[in-house]
Amino acid sequence: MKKNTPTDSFFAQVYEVVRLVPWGRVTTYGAIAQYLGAKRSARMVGWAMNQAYLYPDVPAHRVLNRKGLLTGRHHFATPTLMQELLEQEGIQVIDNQVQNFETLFWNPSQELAL
DNA sequence: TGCGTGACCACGG
DNA sequence: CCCGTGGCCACGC
Repeated sequence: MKKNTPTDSFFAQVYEVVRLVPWGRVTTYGAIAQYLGAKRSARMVGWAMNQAYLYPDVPAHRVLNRKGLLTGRHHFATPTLMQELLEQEGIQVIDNQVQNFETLFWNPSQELAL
């Protein structure tokens, strides 16, 4: 069992945003952190993703670093799974870099703008 | 209790 | 673009 900490809500918000990432699109740790009003806590988003495997509806493979690199691939079941999942969505990945990243980038602060 | 680490990022040079 | 620095904070030892 996980203990209840104040940051659990932050984690929950992260998962909620990631669930909203459309098929075939990608976002970044920083964008999520910024959307949640804590761009300084982008690392916490990364840590949240580390626990994301506990949440089946969270497409962690759509979350990249700010350059569009698959920095989290080693934390998947296999090192190639993240890339394979992206390619299944029609996203081209070369050398851990998502091609056409700026076009595929889904910014919650913009797409979910109030 | 304290310290090092990390799926990160912004900023200055 | 690269590099160094500071900040964030949960977690493991």
